[in-house]
Amino acid sequence: MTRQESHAQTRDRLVATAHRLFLADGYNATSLERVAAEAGFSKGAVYSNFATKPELGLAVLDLIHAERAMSLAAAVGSGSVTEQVAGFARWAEENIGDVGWTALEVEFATSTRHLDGMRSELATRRRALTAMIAALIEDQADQQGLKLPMPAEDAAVQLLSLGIGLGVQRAFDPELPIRSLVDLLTRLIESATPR
Amino acid sequence: MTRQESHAQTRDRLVATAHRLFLADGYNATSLERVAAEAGFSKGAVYSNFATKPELGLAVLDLIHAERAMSLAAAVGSGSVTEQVAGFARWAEENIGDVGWTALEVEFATSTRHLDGMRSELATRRRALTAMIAALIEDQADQQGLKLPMPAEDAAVQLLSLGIGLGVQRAFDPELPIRSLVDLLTRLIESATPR
DNA sequence: GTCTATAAATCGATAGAC
DNA sequence: GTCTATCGATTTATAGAC
Repeated sequence: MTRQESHAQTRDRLVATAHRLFLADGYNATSLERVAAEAGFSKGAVYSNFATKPELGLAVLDLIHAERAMSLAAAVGSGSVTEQVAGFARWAEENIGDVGWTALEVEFATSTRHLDGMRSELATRRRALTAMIAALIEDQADQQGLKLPMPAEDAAVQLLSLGIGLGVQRAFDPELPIRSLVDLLTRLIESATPR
Repeated sequence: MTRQESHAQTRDRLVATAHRLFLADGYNATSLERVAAEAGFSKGAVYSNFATKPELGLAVLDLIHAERAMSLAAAVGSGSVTEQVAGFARWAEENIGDVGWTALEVEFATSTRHLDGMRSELATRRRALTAMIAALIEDQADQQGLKLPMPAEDAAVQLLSLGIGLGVQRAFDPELPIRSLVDLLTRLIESATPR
């Protein structure tokens, strides 16, 4: 194994461990020492791969976004409209709130937004995520031969924002149902017209 | 001034100062020492009024909720439907994102949700806030003689959740428009039927 | 590139004086 | 009830050995 491969593997292990610990205990409550130890390294390995703790946080954020993008696209699938909505409902049930992804993203974003350069880093990722959802919506609408009543980008903002709001509240009150997220998608589809 | 009045005044000053500093720099980044100093006290005064930092955070949260409830009800007013929507749009423009209330609430909630008993404290406040919005919606619908297409509670959850999601994202990307929040309210009203 | 050791600073919380 | 002084614990980040 070359040095580059070894370096990349160390980095991946650190990110994966940080991902797990951040989800379990939160970003602020997890020390870099614990991340290093549970990954089988010492703190030196962390700082040779990431200049600061927020930088590690951004790497974890990217991992989460990649996972979510893949699982969402897979869950929605390419069947009938009814199947797609059902797939989205299942995905939302498993991904909004309970897992804690949303709460982690939001804790990280709100806790680090005052740091230099962090706002633009977060804004870039938000726009990429919104664009991904918008593209997914547009693809599906095309396949179904539907014309949406609003730009796909607007629909993506609404779905993402509602998902964030529900996810945050469900992090401390799991009784809150995610029903309204599926409602929003259903109303969006119902108000679409055949093209 | 009696001892009780003096005590209450000290507490109010501390909460008001914490409110200001938390909004400016965030909950995690603000130390109790700074709160005490800028309020004209020492840390001892803080700990004689609040057992822990999260307890002070909850007091600030209550202050924010009270402010928001009053300003929202006042902004919506009691005019025509058009005027009410316009009032809500103005209120949203001034309150979602820029001021930082949402980001603070969410930072506090996600950062302290692992602490003992904190989840139930936050859940209680979420339900009260949702009930307040639902009551406001129901009152306005009654006055306008409208019957909503869904329970007022569901509409309240959607509006609050979307507002939280937008507010969080606008905290680090102010270019994100709050348009979709007004859109949601408009669609809600449009789908209402005269009773 | 990673580890050990340590620096440097901060912060929440407590004890005792007044 | 508030202030002063301090504890104790933790954490981020760095310096130098290997």
